[in-house]
Amino acid sequence: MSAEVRITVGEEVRTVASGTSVRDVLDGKLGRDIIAARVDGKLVDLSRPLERSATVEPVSASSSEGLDVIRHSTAHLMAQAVQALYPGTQVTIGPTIEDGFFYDFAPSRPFTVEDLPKIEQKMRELAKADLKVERVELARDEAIALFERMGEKYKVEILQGIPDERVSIYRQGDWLDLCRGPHVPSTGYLCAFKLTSVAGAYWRGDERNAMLSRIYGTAFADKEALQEHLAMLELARQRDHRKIGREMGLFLFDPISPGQPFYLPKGMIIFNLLVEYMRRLYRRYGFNEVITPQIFKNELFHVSGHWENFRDNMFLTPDPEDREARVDTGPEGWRVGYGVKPMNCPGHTFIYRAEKRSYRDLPLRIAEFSRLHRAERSGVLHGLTRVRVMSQDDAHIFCAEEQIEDEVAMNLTMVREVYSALGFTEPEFKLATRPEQHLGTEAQWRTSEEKLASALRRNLIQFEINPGEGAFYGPKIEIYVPDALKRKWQVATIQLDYNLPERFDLKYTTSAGSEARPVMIHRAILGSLERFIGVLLEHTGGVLPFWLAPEQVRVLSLSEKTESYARELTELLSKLGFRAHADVRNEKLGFKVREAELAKVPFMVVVGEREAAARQVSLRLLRGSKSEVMSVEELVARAQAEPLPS
RNA sequence: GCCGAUGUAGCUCAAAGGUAGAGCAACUGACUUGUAAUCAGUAGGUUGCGAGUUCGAUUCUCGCCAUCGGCUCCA
Repeated sequence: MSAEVRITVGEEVRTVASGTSVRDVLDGKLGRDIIAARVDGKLVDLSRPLERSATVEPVSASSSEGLDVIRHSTAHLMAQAVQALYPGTQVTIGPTIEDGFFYDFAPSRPFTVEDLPKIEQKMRELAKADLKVERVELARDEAIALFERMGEKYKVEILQGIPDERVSIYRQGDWLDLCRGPHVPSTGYLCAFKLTSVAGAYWRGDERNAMLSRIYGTAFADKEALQEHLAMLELARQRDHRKIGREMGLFLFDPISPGQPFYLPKGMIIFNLLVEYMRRLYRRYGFNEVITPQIFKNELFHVSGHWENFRDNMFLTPDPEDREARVDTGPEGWRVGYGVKPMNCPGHTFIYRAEKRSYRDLPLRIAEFSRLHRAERSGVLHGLTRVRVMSQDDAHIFCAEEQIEDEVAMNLTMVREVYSALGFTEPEFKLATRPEQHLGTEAQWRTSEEKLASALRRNLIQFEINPGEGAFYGPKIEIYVPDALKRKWQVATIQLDYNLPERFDLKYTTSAGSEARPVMIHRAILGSLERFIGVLLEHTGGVLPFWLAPEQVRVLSLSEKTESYARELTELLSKLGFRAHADVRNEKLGFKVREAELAKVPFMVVVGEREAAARQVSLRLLRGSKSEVMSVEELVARAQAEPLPS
């Protein structure tokens, strides 16, 4: 009957009666900022009784775990407010997310942003009332009966999926919710929150299910942290690539072709420079560039499987010689029309098949920058990062099974080279593994997943597993980079494919003279150039490295007197291969400098009479406050010294 | 596609059931300029598109289109 337990708190070891609460154990250290605790590494409420010997650590509101608790508790507070204001609304789930939380409701009518201030007000009232948050454990069956009585059918459904015999609910005032916890001790701890947006969301993320009404919010330990976060969001809005693209004159969108950018001359410069950069790498890494047709008979997509799996995302067109001229997307549709290619892979198999291949041809690396069209659903379009037409730095590698690991490793080296050259210091790598629907045996999948993992390890790359997210035809490596709002976008991808070689009956002759099936590796390093440019603009705020800047040098004349000198310099720089322009407008220098700053021109070359007389220039760098007087030769040397990716 | 919101001059934003206004940009002129906005003038809009209600709609209603935030999907 040991009624005592040994508790370790920091350096101190104490013996207390079994059942003593965490709060009492931490007594004395319990500031207002301590909102939960870790007991042997597990997050628990301060009110949790200690029944075993354990190590207890306080969790402060400002720690990342503490913040999580606060946000989760705030989600509960919001649900309580919503149910108080809108009786009959059912609750579903309300997790924390990267920068806050959300809660999905089944309301009688969907919420709108106008509802948010009212809900926030109610939340403040409930927080002010400082309701005690209590944890109650009960048998799952009891809980099911309880939520059934309350008419909370979503909670009942959740409970039916929980294997545990006992579950916990949290009660605050007259409101309760099924929850694992932990939570803050009372609602008064929640003082810095804001509801940010409403959205529709499907129950369990499945569009066949009911559409719920989701409210997003965020919460912090104190008001200052909340303000800071909101200010950060505002700053991120300034970096939105759609705004930068308009301001810098890079591209535009028009409803006449939703999701398809018009590249303006300056945007085209960036696009072409990225393509040229990849082409240089292709020579070094052994890729061969091709162009294949843009439009194919549907027969191609029928063989490749796109007709079955991707047709809804394809732009289809009737056979122009068909008098009826109708797109038949029905089961026989592949026999009559054409489709605009959404991917390059099927076309590349024709290049592979054009000759009788042997092991000596492998690996065969075929690259293509052609434009790909995908009929993305209207609701998903998003600037350059989600478009209906794109160019990928796409390549397909046809290789033997035993070459997979080397090829993947080589492409990963390339990925690292490119991302570091373009200033993305920390791309995230994920290994997407076998999905539920898949071709091939588990053993094959295990082997190919292991090959990808091993190639990652060879490159000393840290990666996470993205379980079940592989393509149905093979596992893949996905590479993500964040935009200004820290939303992660998949850019690069390396995918193993055993399916297409099968479907197109690709073969090669082995050294032993037998026939074997090659494997295809689909890979893109920048991914879609559109998305990459979008992310790059947000990453840099539009301040591109010198080699990528659409306009590299702007020569600013001080007055008409130096106009000809400015023109002469511009011509000289242009002849040397720099993208240089002269601003000889009848304006004050301050005005011209401001415009060059806004256009994000890396080199501003100011020439007044002093400089003209001495054949010098005054160089001002973008985002620089000082200018430097130097000779023309020195200016050229400075421009030439700007780093270029190899 | 689904949920919510938005759509006024090239851009950023006002106003209003009785035919719309500012700043910047554009154009014209003056100023000849020293490192993030010189001054003045001119022009620019069937208020996203189409119906309906009304004596009258750009404002109210409905449909469509596009955009934004999400869901789903994905490079």
